[in-house]
Amino acid sequence: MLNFAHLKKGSVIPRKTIYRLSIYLRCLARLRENGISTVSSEALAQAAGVKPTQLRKDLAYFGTFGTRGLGYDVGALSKKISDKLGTSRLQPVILVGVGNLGLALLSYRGFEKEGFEIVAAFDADPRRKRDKQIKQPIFGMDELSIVVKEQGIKMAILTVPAAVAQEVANHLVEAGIVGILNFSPIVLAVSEDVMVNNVNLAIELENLSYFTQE
Amino acid sequence: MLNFAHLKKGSVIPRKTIYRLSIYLRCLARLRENGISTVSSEALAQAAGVKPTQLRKDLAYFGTFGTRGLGYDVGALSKKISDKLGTSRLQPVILVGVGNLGLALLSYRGFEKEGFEIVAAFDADPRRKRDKQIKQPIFGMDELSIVVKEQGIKMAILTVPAAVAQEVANHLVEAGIVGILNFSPIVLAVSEDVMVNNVNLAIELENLSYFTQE
DNA sequence: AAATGTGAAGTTGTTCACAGCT
DNA sequence: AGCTGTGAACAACTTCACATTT
Repeated sequence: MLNFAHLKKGSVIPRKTIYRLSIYLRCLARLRENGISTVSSEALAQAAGVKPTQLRKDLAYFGTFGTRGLGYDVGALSKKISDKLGTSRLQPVILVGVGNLGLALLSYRGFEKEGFEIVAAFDADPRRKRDKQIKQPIFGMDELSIVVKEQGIKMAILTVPAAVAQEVANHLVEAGIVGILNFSPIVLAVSEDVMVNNVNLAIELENLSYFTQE
Repeated sequence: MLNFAHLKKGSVIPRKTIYRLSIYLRCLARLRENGISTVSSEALAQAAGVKPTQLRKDLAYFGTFGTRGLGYDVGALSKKISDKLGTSRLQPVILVGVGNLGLALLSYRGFEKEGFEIVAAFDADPRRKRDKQIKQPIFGMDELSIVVKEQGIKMAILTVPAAVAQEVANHLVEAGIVGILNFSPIVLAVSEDVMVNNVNLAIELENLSYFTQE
């Protein structure tokens, strides 16, 4: 039968599916490290903590990659997912706000392994003394626009205090940033062509607290 | 037969609602700081980045707190949500894995303000030299069980390398931990009476990357 | 025989529309 | 008049059941 999957409908992949694709990708990477070249939806779903049918549905949103009776080729599927997610090439990211948390993220090995490189950091006080050596240069906020534009950077990690987060976010958007990973505990107001992902550790703890109380 | 009588039928609050309650709580705190004592669902929803009807539905899951024609009392609503979330009292938490990220979280001011206190840290190598002074004691893994039991601690922040994450998680559960905030990039397998919240920075970036690629 | 791909059914979460208080 | 609280409609997501392919 002919396959029209590639031009089907609005081709809108659910947000949750995209999130799970990232998880599948990491599970596939581990399988590959262990020299496993073929995997069934059942085994991969198990590793990712989802049901096999969900995994198959997720993949079906953007193609058909399996072989019936056999399963999926680990390498080929990794490649397809990686292409879809846009992480086949190393992506430059900046970090804004070099305090405690920002500094830790700057020295966090593991982004690079996952396809991201923090190429520069920015801070209101770039010369402030910091008790850790890092390899990235720290610039003042006035240089943000130039660096972003020159290097065509699209994503930023925001680790500034809540009080200035909105202001800094505006600055980022103005400079051309379209994706913000926001660690400040406030809801940023941005135009709808800018995407914000929030990471709020206190909320995560609070959430745990609720579900573990009796 | 299992007995679910204590879960009053129809009283299960959705996970997403619980998550949003935490957001509302933070918005209410800011209103209070600004001396605002009454707020409408429209204004609060706006601050939290949701629709007014959603806010009202969320609150309706556990009570009716508003005054028709007027709105909600900021202080009273804060109290009710805080009680529901179980964050009215300071909660003790431990952190396991004092590397880069773990160290940063240990010195992160802001948990306490939000109702959590990291009371102790654990590491396979507690005496390892670290380039930052922290106030919490660092113990070896063999002391984990005793500390958790003595202080009745229920929640742990897990910041160990992926390779040992599952093993350490087993150790935590054995010691009596029922809530884990997991920063390791693997899906932990735990019994279903233990709750795991995952924070995976690479996945968040990947997600942004997808939605900002054109 | 084994495992994928998918329409249909089921479940959960969101928004609407408006009744009901203050 | 203004704003909450809520059943009903709607939308999104998940799971089932099974036809289809190797």
